[in-house]
Amino acid sequence: MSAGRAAERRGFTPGERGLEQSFGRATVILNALAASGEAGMRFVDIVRATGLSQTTVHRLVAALAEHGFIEQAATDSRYFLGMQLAGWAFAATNRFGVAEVAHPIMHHLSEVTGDTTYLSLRSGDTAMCVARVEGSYPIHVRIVTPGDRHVLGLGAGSLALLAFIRDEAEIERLLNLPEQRAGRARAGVDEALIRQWLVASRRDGYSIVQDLVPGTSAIGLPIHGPTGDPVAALGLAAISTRLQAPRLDEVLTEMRAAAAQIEARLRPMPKAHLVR
Amino acid sequence: MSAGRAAERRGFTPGERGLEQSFGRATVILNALAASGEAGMRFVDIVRATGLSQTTVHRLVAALAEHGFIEQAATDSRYFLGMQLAGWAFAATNRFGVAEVAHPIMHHLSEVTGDTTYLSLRSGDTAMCVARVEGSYPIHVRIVTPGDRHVLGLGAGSLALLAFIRDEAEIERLLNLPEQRAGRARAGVDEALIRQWLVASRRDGYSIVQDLVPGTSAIGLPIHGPTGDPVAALGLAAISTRLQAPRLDEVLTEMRAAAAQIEARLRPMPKAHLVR
DNA sequence: GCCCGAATTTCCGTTAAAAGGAAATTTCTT
DNA sequence: AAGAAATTTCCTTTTAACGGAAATTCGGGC
Repeated sequence: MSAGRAAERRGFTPGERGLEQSFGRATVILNALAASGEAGMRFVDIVRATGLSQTTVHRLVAALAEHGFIEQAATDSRYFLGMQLAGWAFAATNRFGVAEVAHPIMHHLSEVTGDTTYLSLRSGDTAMCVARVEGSYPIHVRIVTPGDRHVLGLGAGSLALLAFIRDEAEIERLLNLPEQRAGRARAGVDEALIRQWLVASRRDGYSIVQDLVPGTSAIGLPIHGPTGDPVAALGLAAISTRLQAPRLDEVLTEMRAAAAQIEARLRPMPKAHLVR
Repeated sequence: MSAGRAAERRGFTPGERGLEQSFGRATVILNALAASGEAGMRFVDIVRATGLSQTTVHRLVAALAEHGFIEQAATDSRYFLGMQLAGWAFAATNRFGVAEVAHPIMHHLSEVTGDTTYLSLRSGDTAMCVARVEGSYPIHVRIVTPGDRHVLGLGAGSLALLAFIRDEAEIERLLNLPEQRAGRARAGVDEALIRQWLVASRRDGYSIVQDLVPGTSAIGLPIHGPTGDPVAALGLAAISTRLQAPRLDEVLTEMRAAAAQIEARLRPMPKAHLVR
């Protein structure tokens, strides 16, 4: 989330420079294109959205397109994010092999419970949702969408990622980040409540967040990586009435089994070095 | 196009320079990291794999990490692809809204047929597999994996993307690309055979490739975008014995329904412009 | 705990190219 | 076809990318 910092000033570039700046600007453009979604953006749209000069955008866009970061529609001249990004992303979300292992297991979990399951990966100080599998129960709870990134601690999966970090100091650091405070404020959750959730999560071995989005609840279980710290979280969301005793326990049993399966297949730490 | 052409006077680096070069090098590094998969790469690994100078890699890696293109593991100092890429990728694969619409439909298709279904998007002169849903039949046919990119025309989905392009000249152009020839050579398919497939695809309204990977067959159906040209392809793969009459017809019926559903939900062309 | 080789980071002068303003050209709209 | 909007090119100054090599830090045997 450090992207948009220096994006708007013209004339003199105050912040970072050089490659730093180029990649920063590229990030701004890519984010703009991502936000534009299915519509894509024309050259001017990019210029306006980023506040960069025409020349700069022109140069950047040419370079980005040349290397497949972005693509131009065949028919009109609108720009879109390039498929190349997708290729990298599949590799990125498969860190520790999680995605590949988790997918079929999540399917099974969604099938037996009927609810929507999620997979989130920790990425620095945030959690990113990398997969969502819908269940058959007619009321779908879609609190997050693949690609969404949010502060650690808000949302069940995200909470599980935070709660089971073993280094207390790291947890404190994360709780005191400005983004954290901002995120909490937005969600209407105060620090005391988060801390309460953390304690409960560690006591119970899972996280549960009830009615943060009114009427819905979600459960999160940590998936521990080779080092012992959580690298991912398995989430399950449903309307609150479906996540109360006695059903809650049945769901938990299934989820624990699923998380354990995923972890078990993760273990072989890839210590291999490479290119010699 | 033709952005960095004026700049190849002597000096030392013969190819492209500047931003062009920076993004090119970034691409090389990202590809290397993608290839390294779960193992990640240390600084030296990147230096060796790319052949770039230490200084250059150092500068690039710092800039890439600063902006979330890559991340460094907390424990040791290995580099991985950044989750930021995943965020962009979900947006990229959802061009025309295909991914979002297609996912549940593919699930249903895999469920009723028991076979593995694929979704490929056209990206310039190539097709990229962006989704795979496994069926329940015990023999899984995994000819491609999400993130795989290949030449148009090889593989059922890819063939469907090629065959239903309406501009004949464009098809000719694609068939004559060097990558095409190379890809055909690798797969042991000659031009006559491809042309034969194209004719058959257009006659039948679907593509079928039998035993290109021995023992397996695959079907591809085009998904037409708002302009009428195919933007995506729905694929289904199974062992060859499962894709013969009379089952073939049943599968085709299901697939046609699925493809039609996807297309129907795509139609509203996003002509909206944006930022004003 | 100390050492040695490997890995990573910093320094440096040279030189290409990134910067943005503005103008020229092309494309779309009316 | 005229006019407006969008896109590309031109131009000069300023800046940081470049890679060789040195300095520092890291890691893992003994």
